Amino acid sequence: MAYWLMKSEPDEFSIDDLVKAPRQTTSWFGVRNYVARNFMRDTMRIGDGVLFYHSSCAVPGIAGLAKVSSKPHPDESQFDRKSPYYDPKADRKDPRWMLVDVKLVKKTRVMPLDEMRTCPELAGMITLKRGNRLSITPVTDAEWNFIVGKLGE
DNA sequence: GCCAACGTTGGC
DNA sequence: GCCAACGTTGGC
Repeated sequence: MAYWLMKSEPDEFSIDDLVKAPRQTTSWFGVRNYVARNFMRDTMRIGDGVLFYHSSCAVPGIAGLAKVSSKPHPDESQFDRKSPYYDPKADRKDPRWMLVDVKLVKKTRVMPLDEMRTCPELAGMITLKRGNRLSITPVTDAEWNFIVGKLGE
């Protein structure tokens, strides 16, 4: 069992959208970075824990807990000419972009990025490192436990 | 295979 | 809207 932080822009897909989604589940569409794709395609397992993170918004931070709920499958938006995520080089026979489904565990209070930065326990988090833009990053057991504890207080 | 130019991310 | 940092593209 592993843990992950996954960024989403709430203007596009927020924790509230996940609460309202059918089966409180969404396919994690739109990732167009190979490192992030490889995590979903090669490393994630059903049941892995997910920190749902809001980025590019007024209060960036963790907004809820979720879990990986499917094996990898193709991101359909790569084939959709009308989608901003359309990839003209994608091939149905050999899809370039794979994703997993993510299911809500619970919406929490927001743990703002500002607060995360004040916690020495989180100083090593990849997503807090200067210049890091990766939208999916692994989280250690210690980081996960600390954050879940903080969110439960 | 190098690397300059360009595009994107994401906090501020 | 700015801009630092980083990823991708494409000419050579």
